[in-house]
Amino acid sequence: MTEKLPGRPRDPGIDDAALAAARELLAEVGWEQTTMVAIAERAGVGKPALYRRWPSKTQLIFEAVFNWMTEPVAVADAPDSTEWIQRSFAYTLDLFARPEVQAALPGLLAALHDNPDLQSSLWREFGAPGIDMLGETLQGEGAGSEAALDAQATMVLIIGSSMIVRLLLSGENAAAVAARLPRIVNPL
Amino acid sequence: MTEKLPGRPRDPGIDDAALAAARELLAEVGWEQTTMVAIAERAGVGKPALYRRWPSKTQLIFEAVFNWMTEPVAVADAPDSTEWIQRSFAYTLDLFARPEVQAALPGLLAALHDNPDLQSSLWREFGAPGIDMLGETLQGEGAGSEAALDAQATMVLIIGSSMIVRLLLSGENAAAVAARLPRIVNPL
Amino acid sequence: MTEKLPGRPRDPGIDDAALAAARELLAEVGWEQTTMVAIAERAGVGKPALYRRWPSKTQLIFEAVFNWMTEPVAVADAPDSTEWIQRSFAYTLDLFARPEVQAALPGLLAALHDNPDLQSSLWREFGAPGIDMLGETLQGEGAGSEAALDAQATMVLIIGSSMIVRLLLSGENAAAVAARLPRIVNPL
Amino acid sequence: MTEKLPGRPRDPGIDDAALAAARELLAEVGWEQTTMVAIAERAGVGKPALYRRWPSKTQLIFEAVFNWMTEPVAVADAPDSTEWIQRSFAYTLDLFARPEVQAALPGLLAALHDNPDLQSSLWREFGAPGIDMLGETLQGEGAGSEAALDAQATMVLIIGSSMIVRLLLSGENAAAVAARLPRIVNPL
DNA sequence: CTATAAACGAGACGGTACGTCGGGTCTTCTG
DNA sequence: CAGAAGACCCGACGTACCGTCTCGTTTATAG
Repeated sequence: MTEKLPGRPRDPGIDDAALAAARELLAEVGWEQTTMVAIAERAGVGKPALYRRWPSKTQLIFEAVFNWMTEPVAVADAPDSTEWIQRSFAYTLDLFARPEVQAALPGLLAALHDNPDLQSSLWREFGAPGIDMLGETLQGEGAGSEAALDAQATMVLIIGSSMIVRLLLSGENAAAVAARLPRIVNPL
Repeated sequence: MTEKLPGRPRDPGIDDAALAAARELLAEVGWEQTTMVAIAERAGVGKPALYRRWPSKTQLIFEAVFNWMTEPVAVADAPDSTEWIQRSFAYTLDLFARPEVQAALPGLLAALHDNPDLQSSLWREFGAPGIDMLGETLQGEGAGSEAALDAQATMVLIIGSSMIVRLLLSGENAAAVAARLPRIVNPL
Repeated sequence: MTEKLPGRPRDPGIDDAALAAARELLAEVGWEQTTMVAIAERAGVGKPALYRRWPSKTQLIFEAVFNWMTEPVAVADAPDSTEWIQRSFAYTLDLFARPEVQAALPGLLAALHDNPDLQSSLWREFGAPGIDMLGETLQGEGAGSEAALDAQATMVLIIGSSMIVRLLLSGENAAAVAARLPRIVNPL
Repeated sequence: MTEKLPGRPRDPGIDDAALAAARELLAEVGWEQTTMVAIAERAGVGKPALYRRWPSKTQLIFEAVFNWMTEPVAVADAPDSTEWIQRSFAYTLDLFARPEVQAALPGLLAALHDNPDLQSSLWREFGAPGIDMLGETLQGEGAGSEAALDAQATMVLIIGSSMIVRLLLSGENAAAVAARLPRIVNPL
């Protein structure tokens, strides 16, 4: 189905090299210093090759961080809601502990603010699958008609608190607080 | 006590005018367009007057948003933990609904990332008072020895979910989800 | 011979456009108002394109005025020293009457002061050809062994007095004084 | 006659200190680096004290260099025009050999260009006395009706060539050329 | 086996924000 | 009131980054 376009095909290695370079630079020097030129240099690539693939720096970094993260989420097969919450917290807390994710957050937030339709797309791709799963589980556990809303709210709590605990706390206290989070979240 | 410095004293009105101008611009045109020149023009002030007071754009905006927000929070006198959580959610959800706060978040996160000691200072000034209050209330309600940790975790859940619900959801769904949040957070 | 450099070549039209814009602005609004931004705007060019070519405003203006002026002087074929002096005065008085040359003089003097090797290069390129010609003519007219020095001194007198008459006098008086200058300069 | 003004009288020492500081800075660091703040610091004086006395940096430096130079010129009592020219050259060549005078020239030229009435005032104060003297001497030596114009032209030649020989030549060649100048200038 | 079309590295381009600095004016307090 | 200190406005300077555009070269498919 993918029609064979004429001309030289794109080098698929460039995509990976650029995304990896972006992640490394984010972790090492932060958002500000992660320049398009710097990404291109580290990837051994020219700037136009980047702009042929992503329309802006924001989108490149977005994909670098989040396509990396939306890989095997696999919280799917939790037996009950408690277990589901536990596993989701574990995954999300790990995610926001990654230095490149933390470094990418400023740019991500700016993009969310300027580009509202990114909100829904992010929410849909990242949150929706797990939310549906949790909603069904809750209904099986006797939740009322608003099980879907509760599932969304639960996801909001998990994501938000994971972010905040990584941004504002550190050291042993962060670990201790993080360990208490799942017990407090109780949608039933 | 404050020694009399020689020379013309700084005009204190400039501080307020600049901070107000920064807040207005953040709400109106967003982080990118909130230029130092634009702040100076709206405040009726020269650029050097801004750089005499704040070493960079980030620091100016940080103070503009957060010195404004660390006002009297006054959730203090809640009769029980349920009520405390309800009121805290109301306050925090309102806070992150403000457009200038949303617009300032990218800069805030960048500052948190580059300047780790800002973490503790922000957590202490913004979260600590309410957390202590909640901790005592919980202990009075029969919580165990880890009431203090649970209070911190509860605050993390409130702040984080308020931020996420404002950033990722919108419209009626946001309101509905926000309304379910307090019921799910249950530290006892 | 000129090695092929990689990358997009510099647009040669920008050089000319910038130098022309600089000359026009000098003539119209003077040295102070001849801003780099103004030059860029008039040339239809960005500021970085200027700084890629010249390291500072002074150097740009220097080249704008003096590469323009070191064109074919062609006073060469004067039959005797009197005629040579007459023609040189005519040329030099015209030169310093040009508004962009007058406007550029401050920058030129500053450059001469800060960058001494510019002295000799300017003297060599601008003065030397005519001086040699005059020296030979003088020797043919019976001048002594110091004809070369006298030729240099004559050139100094012509350049200097042309500059001063344009800077310090004006109106009819300037014209009358300028007309008497060649008669007074008499190297024989 | 000089009315007694009320209030504290101006400290006369400040004038000299400021002018001396300006001359020193011009000679040491050039026109660009000779800042009003720098002059004030070296003179042990505040900036407003400078602006109380001179309306601009240009005028301050102008006075610093030229009131210093318009001291006893004393070419007056030359017996004939040849001697007058000789002495004037000696004086003017010395003047333009001074480093602070050379450093001040850029600013002076800029001021002449922007402020045309400065031309006549400078010409009148600095050139006129000697020119009148030379004009009378020439008339006594049998010059025609245009002795006044020739006197002006002679002065233009002396000033201009002295400036150029100092700006464009250096070392032994400068001295040799300068020595030949008076012989070539011959108004009769 | 050549022609074409597109991708590639390098880097110039317009635009614009940043942070610094100098000139000239003003406002405080001290003598 | 003069004077020192220094804040103030204005605006130019030079740097950096973004996203686009031309170069000349390379490479895969089409004919």
